[in-house]
Amino acid sequence: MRVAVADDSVLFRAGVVRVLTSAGHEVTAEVGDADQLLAHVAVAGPDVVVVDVRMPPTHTNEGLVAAERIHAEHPGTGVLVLSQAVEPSYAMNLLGAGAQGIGYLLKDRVLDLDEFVDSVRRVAAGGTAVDPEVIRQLISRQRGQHPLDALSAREREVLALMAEGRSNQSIFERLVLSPKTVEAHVRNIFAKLGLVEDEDDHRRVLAVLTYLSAG
Amino acid sequence: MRVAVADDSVLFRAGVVRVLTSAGHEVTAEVGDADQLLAHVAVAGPDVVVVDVRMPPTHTNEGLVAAERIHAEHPGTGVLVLSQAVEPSYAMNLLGAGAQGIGYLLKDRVLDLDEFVDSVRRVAAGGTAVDPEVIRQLISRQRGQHPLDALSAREREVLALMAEGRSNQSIFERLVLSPKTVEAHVRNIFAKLGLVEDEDDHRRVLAVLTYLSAG
DNA sequence: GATCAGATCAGGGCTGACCCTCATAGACCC
DNA sequence: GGGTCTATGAGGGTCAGCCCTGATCTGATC
Repeated sequence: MRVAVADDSVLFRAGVVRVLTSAGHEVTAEVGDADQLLAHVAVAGPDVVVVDVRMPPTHTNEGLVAAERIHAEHPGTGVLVLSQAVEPSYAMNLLGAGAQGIGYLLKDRVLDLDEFVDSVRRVAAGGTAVDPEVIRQLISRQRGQHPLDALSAREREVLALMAEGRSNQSIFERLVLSPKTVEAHVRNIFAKLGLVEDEDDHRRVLAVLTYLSAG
Repeated sequence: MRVAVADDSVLFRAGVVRVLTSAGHEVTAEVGDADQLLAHVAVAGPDVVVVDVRMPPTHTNEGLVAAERIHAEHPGTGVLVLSQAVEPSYAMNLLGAGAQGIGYLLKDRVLDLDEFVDSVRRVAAGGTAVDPEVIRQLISRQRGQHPLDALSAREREVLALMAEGRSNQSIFERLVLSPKTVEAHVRNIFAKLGLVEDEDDHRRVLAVLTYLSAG
């Protein structure tokens, strides 16, 4: 199996290369940006590429874009994408184009080197390798848009004020409501955001984080 | 040069090992947690250890604590700490104990493998290797730039977990403390962030917002 | 008409998270 | 020695914010 590795973190990249070469595979290139990867694939035609989602110059999705192009233009080349975190829209774009010869794994969830090598081999052979957490989040996402979409207008107002760090008292004074009404709205917010009562969670903070994550 | 490498990310660790062995150095151990590292150093006495700040079980600062112990108990062993992000209080603790045989580098800012190997060698020989960005932030910190700068290392850990939306219970279980200790830290956090008791404010949320605004 | 969702609010109950005071121990500095 | 800071933790107290149930009203839809 001939593999090209693209990641701008030189130590991480060295790790991937070491693992693959130790397992007897040939690494045809180790590069630090997407353009170099695309140029290499065009001439060398490796069996599979292992690509970090985020690479220079903007460190947002250059690696992913390159992966999509390679998948489209070189159908015989497998594409294994590595990401620090789940990025559902990226994963959907990549997997939505047909999941044969595609992998999407999370860097910090690669716990076993043999399994990692096996994933690379499977993708090279036209199979699929997707981290279960990625799948789980894709499924959650398909159930609707953003969690905040489920909130009524009033509930959004209340949540916006919560997200400013306001107490319930401040909120009911501001919106000229009774304390009980604000409590009812907060309860509805938790329910609609799927924040069940759990001893490990501070639900108000989680609701605020959800609000802030919507930008 | 004999090196021990400790990092729970198997791919990253493999990279460090590959880089060092390719440069002709001997890696005496590759371990995934701090206890294993301490046990190894006690019997094998490597020239230098390369340690990730965050390791199991709590993934907060076990690597750093181990590094400090090794530095104190094995003065002939260099200690190179690798971190994902600058953590000024950690860096200050480590470097404040005397910077000979100490290194503090940022994972994503290791751009050149030879330079990295050279840093390891320098630390093994009793020198210093500190990322310029770490130094820059230490200097900025001395100017008292951000409210979070006033927090102790432990307070920062507690606040980070609060900012994940965790309850006090989750925090004290995670950090293996008593409920009372977490309460004390939270109280200190509020005081240091200047969050006085006010009927309009939800102070926990405000503390989290302050944390998030620091990036 | 009936049904549903949203907005509003009351009564009553519980507890996690806050508060205060006090304490020990270790490290560091003068 | 004293003083300061950090980390840890106990005892005791309070209440904001959560919970539940129940209710009324309005507007939209069928």
